Amino acid sequence: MVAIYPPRPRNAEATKAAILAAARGRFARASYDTVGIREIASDAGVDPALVSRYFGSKEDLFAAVLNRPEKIERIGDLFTGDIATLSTRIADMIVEEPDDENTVEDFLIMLNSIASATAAGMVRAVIFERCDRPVAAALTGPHTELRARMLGALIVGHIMNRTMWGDLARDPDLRTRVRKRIMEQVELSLSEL
Amino acid sequence: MVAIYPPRPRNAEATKAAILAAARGRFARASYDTVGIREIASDAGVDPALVSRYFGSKEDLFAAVLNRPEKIERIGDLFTGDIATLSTRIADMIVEEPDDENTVEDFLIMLNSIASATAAGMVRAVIFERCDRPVAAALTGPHTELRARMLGALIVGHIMNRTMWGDLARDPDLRTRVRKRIMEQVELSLSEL
DNA sequence: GTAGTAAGTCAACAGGTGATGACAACCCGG
DNA sequence: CCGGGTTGTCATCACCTGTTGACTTACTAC
Repeated sequence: MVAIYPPRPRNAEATKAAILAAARGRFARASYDTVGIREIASDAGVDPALVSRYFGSKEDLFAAVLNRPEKIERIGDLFTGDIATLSTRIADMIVEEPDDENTVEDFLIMLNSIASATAAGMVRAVIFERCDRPVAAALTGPHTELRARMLGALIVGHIMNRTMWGDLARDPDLRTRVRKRIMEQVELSLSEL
Repeated sequence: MVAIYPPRPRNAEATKAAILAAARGRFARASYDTVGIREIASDAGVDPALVSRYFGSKEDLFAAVLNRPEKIERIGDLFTGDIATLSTRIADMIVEEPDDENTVEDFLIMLNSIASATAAGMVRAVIFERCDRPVAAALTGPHTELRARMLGALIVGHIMNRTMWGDLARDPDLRTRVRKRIMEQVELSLSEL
């Protein structure tokens, strides 16, 4: 069944935004290589040619998704905020309900495509720049980069695990205990060794 | 430059093995979607048509790589062995030198393709069956599945981290301290909550 | 030695991909 | 009312993918 839609209203800003949102949605659920430009365009209700026109190439589109200013800010806030409450923020992020607009999705976009030859470089750079580096800078004592990377590994693991096998716990009481456990893991990862 | 090789010796078992080994090598370094049959065949020094002939489809080939008996045994030993020394074995695996034949590669094959639409199902099944389930069975107390999954998340994170950003530590002394820290993480992950 | 079968080679297919350039519709300033 | 630039549409290209079938070569059993 082919649906006939009225022609798209002529509004470049809106269509660009729609493409970006659709791309974000797709990249959050599948890897860079798997997602097709035609899918993204279809989600956005847009002709596939417009994607190339507005964003240049698929690679550029992915970069644009990765560098959306609001999102960068959000991940930035997560890691550059007060280090004393960092474990709380991270545990909350990992345990919180899935939502199309939360911070976990930003990680998912990166983790889904971290094994892609084309996208891996961008992903690694963003994670290093936005996560590892600020955490290492906020730490005191020796081996700050190493300890920051230990935290990164922990987060990556938890998010992958949640995405692939679903929530760790649904029961609210158990969930708070999981949250507590994740905080302990964070603190252990960051502590001096 | 195209090299001319003598025709391949007619030995079905050997070529099947060569294809399997080449496939393992490729899948350990790139995702299911990125790896092409022609690459694998080229690595094995074999005509691409033989890959389809001997293994049916690319998907079947991936399944064959995933289910190579020796490797399954190895991962099996890791998780079904004595639970008291589990943390030691895991820390050793994560810290050990990279090697084409070690257990980390088995995980890499799975983790590289865990975001692929086609391969994700197989990967999830194998991890659950060979890792999560035996660990959960070996644990005592409440929430065994949950705690086993916490361990899975930790391992996934460490292996991805090491693969993407290189070894955590090169200095031998530091390396032993990292190893110790990973053991603590494992024990914390598995402990009751 | 010669059939018959196993093993390897080659060319091609059907489908899908990202990307491009020519065309049509629209809006807005003059 | 009309021209010019913007926005959207369409058909198509060139390339790459997994897979197949027909062909040639080698080995083995009789």
